[in-house]
Amino acid sequence: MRDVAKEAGVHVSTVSRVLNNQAAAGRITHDTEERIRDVALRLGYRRNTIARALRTGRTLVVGMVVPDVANLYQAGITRGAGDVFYADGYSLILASTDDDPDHAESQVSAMLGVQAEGLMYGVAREDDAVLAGIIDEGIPVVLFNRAANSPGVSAVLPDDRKGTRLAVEHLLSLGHTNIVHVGGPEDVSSSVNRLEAFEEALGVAGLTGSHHFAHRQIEDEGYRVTSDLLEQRPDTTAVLAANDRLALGAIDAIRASGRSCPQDVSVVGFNDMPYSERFSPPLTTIRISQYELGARTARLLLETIADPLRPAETQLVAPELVVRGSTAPAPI
Amino acid sequence: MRDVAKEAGVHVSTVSRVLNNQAAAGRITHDTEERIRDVALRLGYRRNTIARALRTGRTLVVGMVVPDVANLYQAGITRGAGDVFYADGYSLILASTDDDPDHAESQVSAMLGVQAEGLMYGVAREDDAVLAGIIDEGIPVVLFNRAANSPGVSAVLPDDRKGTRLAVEHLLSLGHTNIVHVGGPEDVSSSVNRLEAFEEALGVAGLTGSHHFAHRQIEDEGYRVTSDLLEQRPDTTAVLAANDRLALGAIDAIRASGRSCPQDVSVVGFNDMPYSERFSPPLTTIRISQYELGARTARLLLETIADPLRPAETQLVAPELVVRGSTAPAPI
DNA sequence: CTCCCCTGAACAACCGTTTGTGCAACCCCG
DNA sequence: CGGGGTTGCACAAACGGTTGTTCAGGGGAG
Repeated sequence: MRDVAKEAGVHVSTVSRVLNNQAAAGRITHDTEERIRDVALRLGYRRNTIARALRTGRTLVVGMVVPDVANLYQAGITRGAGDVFYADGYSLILASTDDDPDHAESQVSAMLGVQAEGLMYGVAREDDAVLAGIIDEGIPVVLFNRAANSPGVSAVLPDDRKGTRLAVEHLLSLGHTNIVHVGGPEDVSSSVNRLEAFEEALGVAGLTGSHHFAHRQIEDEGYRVTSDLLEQRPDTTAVLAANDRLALGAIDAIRASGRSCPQDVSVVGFNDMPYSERFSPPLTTIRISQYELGARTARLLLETIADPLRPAETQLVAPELVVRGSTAPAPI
Repeated sequence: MRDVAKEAGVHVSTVSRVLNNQAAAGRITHDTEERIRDVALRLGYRRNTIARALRTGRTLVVGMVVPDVANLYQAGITRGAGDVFYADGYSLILASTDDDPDHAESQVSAMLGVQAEGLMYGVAREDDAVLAGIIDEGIPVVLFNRAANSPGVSAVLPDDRKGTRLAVEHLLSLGHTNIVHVGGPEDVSSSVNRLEAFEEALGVAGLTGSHHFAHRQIEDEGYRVTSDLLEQRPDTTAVLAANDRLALGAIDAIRASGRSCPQDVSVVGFNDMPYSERFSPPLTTIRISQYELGARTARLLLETIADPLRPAETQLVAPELVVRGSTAPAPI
């Protein structure tokens, strides 16, 4: 900037004002302004965001923390969020925690170190110390995917209950009466909501179902839990999984037990992860628009950054039943 | 830091030295050091990376630019890179360009604005103006996935030629003689390499093959190109796609033409994207370890940042043939 | 006992911007 | 022609650290 100022024959403060469009205030001659812009362009000058941030406190950086960047479901969310942030000139810092609170702690610390203006937090647990720390420091944060016991924090969540209801009703309409549930991790809000909605929906129909929790949302766990459930309730004809990856594991387990999907056992997933229509069998699932979820979270975060006193708000993303090949009428 | 200094009864410079582990130089009493660390911990002090960066020029931030974050193949790379950067205390800024140079331009500009110390550049074109700009400014950059006409720049690339040879040999061993190639975008290095290797490998066997280029690496384009090729060469029994997504489109096109895969036409992809073993049919493809590619790129970038004069280097990631259900012996 | 050197910490400049304030020059009017 | 308002820009103090340099005090050697 000094170079630009010298070249244009003005003071750096003048350059600063011009480049910040404060020329409007009638403080600077049109001539001067034009000259400065000219020189800046010619010299290929680019403002040092770091220095500017130091002075203004605005870094135009936001952080996003997810269990695993490589997870397809998260990837769609990242995309939606990225587009929104990009449009507002923000840069996105990304971190994977492997669903490990220690990782989360240090990743978040690094983000706050670079003075991220706000955080999208996608790894919330029911009682989340890391999250509590963020809130304590007064950093704007919006949860997504998972809620937490933290009042005053905005969140964008899938409508777990409605989605689960859609799934159960679909299975019931196919004549299934022996339905089990493969739940997600026990201390994740979605897992709890989905289980509750599962039992409730069955109850309405006068049925009861078994369930087990998976420790992580991965195929192996879906396999393990489903194997257990099938052994425990051999008459099972349908599996509702809390998540598509668990559903894939469930299908594997069903096959490993000598049954076939969907002829013997139907499977419903949750999320509609990319390419689930190409799986074998194509996965019947509850679609949550990942792009929309990411974009809405990002918008909410930007609003919270702009107005920290903004009242917290929880938005639900509407689910949609997508019927494909992994569900069939109950065998007679 | 001022607070910490005051609380510990020392000057801020002393605090700074302690926190930077310069105490080793025998400049500070063990007593003082301990006291300062204590206070810092108690006050929950965290260094302001921004201010530090302003002074030292080291932001501990690197940028990564990819065509699409939501792309599964990229996601694995991101993961590998993220792990390496994380271990070294770096934060990762991510940007999607949609494979659009204008987007790339502004995204890169934003990254340089926050003084990213280096860039992982995954959207290189044969003649890439944006890339040239980066190099001009002397910013350390390492290409991945795609090479460019830019001497002096390190890159980590899939071994396109070897991978393609593996794929062609596989098809030849199955008795295929009418093989077509669905190429990627024409000005992307991998597309060119794969096409050349394709023709060469066929030539060795005394065959020739047709090909067309896709404009983008997406299913729709694979569909379009394959449809054209099938019409042009109805006797085709095998399709080699430059990429898994193109391969998926190819399978769609084969089915749409009334043929079946792999009975009538075999398909080989490239990359081994996540879940390709679960597709219908499971995809025969050339595996490139995405995690390794990302991790190696990241390491190379860190080395280049540490020593900008480091001679450029191109690393190839070894490919591996993964035979699954989308290839079968040539029909008689 | 004096001098010197070493040790341990304080001092202050600097990184590149932003922004409140000061200060000339100019214009207009009486 | 002089005085009060504007206008257009320069000045300088922050922002929160880092780091070369200075400085005081203490211990050891002569």
